[in-house]
Amino acid sequence: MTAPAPDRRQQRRGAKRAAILDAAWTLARRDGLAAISLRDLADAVGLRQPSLYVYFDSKLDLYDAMFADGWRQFLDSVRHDYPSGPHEALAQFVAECVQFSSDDVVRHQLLLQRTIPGFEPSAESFAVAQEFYEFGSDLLVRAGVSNPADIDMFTAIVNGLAHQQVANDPGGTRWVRLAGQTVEMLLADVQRRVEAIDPPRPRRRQRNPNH
Amino acid sequence: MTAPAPDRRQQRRGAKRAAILDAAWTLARRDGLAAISLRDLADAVGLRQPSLYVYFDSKLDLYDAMFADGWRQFLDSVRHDYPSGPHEALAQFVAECVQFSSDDVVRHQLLLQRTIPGFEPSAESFAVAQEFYEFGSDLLVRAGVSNPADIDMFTAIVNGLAHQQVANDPGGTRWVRLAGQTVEMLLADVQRRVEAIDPPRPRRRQRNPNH
DNA sequence: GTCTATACATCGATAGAC
DNA sequence: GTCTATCGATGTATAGAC
Repeated sequence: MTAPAPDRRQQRRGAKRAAILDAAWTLARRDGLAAISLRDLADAVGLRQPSLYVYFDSKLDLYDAMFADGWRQFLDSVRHDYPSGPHEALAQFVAECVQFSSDDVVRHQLLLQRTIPGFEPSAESFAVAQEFYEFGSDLLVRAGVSNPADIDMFTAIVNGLAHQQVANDPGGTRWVRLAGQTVEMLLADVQRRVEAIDPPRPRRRQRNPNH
Repeated sequence: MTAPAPDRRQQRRGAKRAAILDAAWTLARRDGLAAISLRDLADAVGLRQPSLYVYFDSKLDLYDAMFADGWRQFLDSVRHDYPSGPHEALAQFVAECVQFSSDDVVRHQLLLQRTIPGFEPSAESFAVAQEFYEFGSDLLVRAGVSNPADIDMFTAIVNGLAHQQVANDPGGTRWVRLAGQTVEMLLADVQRRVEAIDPPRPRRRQRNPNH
């Protein structure tokens, strides 16, 4: 048998890394995110503990790969067609975000809480999270929210719904169900403040125009 | 020297436990909540590591004591006089909650995120958290919020503001400043839904009375 | 790449002397 | 109550056979 082509080897390597990552998620769900044992992890994929270092530089490097993997899952799960109405689209997006968090507590913990001592995502992994953030920002802008303080309020609300769902009703829908109403509330509040500055009818100039 | 009276001994014991707790918080802030080392902790209070087991049954028992201690701090920090206006009182309460979380990231982590593998608060410690919850519920009811779904939305909003503050601007006020506006938004939304069912003027009977 | 073997420092926890 | 001594497990890392 001849040696495999370099890209073939790369592919096998990636597949094995993915298998290790899957096993790591399973262990994390069973024992807790911070309680992953590298010896258990090696056992789960049929390797010996030192062999894991062929695929990951350290345990923190493993967490980094899980971080990127989790955000990739998140991005893939929300990247699809949405209702044409920007308000309905945003409400559905928020509900899906909360549901996604609820579906895997330790994943939510790794992605959104900074709980592992010494862990900070690498630039490459953080870029995936930023890609997600930009996707959400697009939907927000389409719904008419672009003021920085309003964006802050939006992120707080989504995080809060997700956190309560994960912490108090994991696997349920108690806070998922509130997504639509909460988004409506925020959008109505934004709209009200816009109209307070620039009333739509009768049409007239803004007060305090900056020029 | 005669042996100290039993209550005297109890008192010394409590003081030592408190000293160990303080040192544990300091270590947690330095190294991370999950990275507390019992040897470092013992060093900090002038003991050897096994001697800590005289005061705490296990590391998880230490976390349990910190959990109760943190909620007690939280409760003490919000238990004071509030503005007579229930809306203003609630807004101030929320701002103080977010500020309190922001003041100590690891405390927020222990109290509101479930991040230590194997840790679950004991009934005694959880009772302190419930006491806090009841205090907040009182302020909520006074502000006219008693519908369970509205309470859920409120807890999500407070948690979300606190989480974003802790995660993205620790020690700052970026989300603390949004507390008042967010509470106004929620209260206005609740009011609007109440009036949609029972319009205040002209006064008339409810639609669909349940009888 | 994967293995065996080994090493080291650190960790939570326990036994038993004083 | 506090100590010394020790245990098993852990993460980390390396050397070297195959």
